Amino acid sequence: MTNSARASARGAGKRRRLAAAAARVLHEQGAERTTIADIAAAADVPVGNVYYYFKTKDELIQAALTEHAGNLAELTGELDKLADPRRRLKSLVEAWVGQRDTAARYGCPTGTLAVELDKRAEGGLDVEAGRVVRLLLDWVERQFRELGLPDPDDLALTFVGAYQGMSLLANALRDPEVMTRQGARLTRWLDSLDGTGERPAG
Amino acid sequence: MTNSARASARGAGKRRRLAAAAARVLHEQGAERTTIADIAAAADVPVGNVYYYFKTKDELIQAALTEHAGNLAELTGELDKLADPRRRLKSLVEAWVGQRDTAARYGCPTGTLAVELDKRAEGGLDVEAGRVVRLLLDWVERQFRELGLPDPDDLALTFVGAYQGMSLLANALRDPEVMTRQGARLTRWLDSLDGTGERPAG
DNA sequence: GTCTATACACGGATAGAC
DNA sequence: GTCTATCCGTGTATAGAC
Repeated sequence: MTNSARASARGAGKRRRLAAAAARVLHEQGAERTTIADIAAAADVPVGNVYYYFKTKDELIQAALTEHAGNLAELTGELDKLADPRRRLKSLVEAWVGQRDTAARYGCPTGTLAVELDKRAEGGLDVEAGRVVRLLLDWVERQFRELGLPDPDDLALTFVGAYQGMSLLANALRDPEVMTRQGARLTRWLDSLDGTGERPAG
Repeated sequence: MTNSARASARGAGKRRRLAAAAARVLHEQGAERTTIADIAAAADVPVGNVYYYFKTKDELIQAALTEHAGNLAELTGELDKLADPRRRLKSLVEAWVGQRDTAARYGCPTGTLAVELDKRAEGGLDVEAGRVVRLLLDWVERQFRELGLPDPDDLALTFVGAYQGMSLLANALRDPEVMTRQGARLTRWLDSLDGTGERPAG
């Protein structure tokens, strides 16, 4: 292994640590209140060194978004192993409810970030956030389509919207129980949908 | 009228203008990215003068929250004139859909503010934001209770959560149509609820 | 009560030694 | 590739003239 290759390997490791730390810290503190120093400390990388990997704070935020997209892809990849699309969606709800304490404390990672980035429209980061939301929306829509339900895109909006809404309320009220109760309701809703027609308002 | 009384009247006017401007600008730009100067300019008050009315930025944010609470009280006050609670809720949905362009551009005023303030937990402003959300929640719950529906508190969480969720998605996707479509779904849901029992997941 | 000037802190970003 | 020192812009808040 050459010196530069070894250096790259170390570098890639640090880069990855920074991206992961960015995702975590930005979720907990919000994009505006998080400083480069915060992320550097969380990643255990010297502050000044950060700029070698990411030229601007926006690039770090972008990395966090990519990280979130990756986490999502990993999760849906697991769920895809289940045979029944309805089962997949119900498992997703279970995963969300499992994160209830985090949701009550910090909200949905992508949702809260999207809210903040929409007010930071300069670097086009708002569009990027929308893209990550779209990833989830599209995957959910695919499940409803496989179930043969009408208007799968609307159903996906309702489903993901319900998640975003309950996360926001759980966060605003600082109450994890909101996730539990609304999660149960969402599961019952999934059960109530049949392949022949649509129930009003989901 | 004494001099000081006249001064108070002028002062109260400016104070009110500042509070209203704070509510508007904080919604559009977000709490962190909004400077005192921004609010002063929007209220047409000289920057340096702001501190006479509000000692800190947090006090200005608090004033904006009070403003939002006032707007909400005004709206529900109007809706209360309608005889049927179901009609009241449907009118509320109509009002939300009527704001679809604003929602797509800036999200729900209280919701987005609550998200941001939750990451600004020092001054206890996060709790204040939760209080405003509670006002809406309580009013909605009262309507469901009047309709004789079971678990009115859960229904209120579903209803308000749906609104917060659709606002966030409309905002993230920058698409007002999300509000229209999900609003219609919410209306159909209200119609599907009867006084005798509860439909699964709303 | 109104407004100007400014102190002061903080955070993003860069230069350049190692 | 790593790290320190520092520049510089910006924004909150205050002092004090009017």
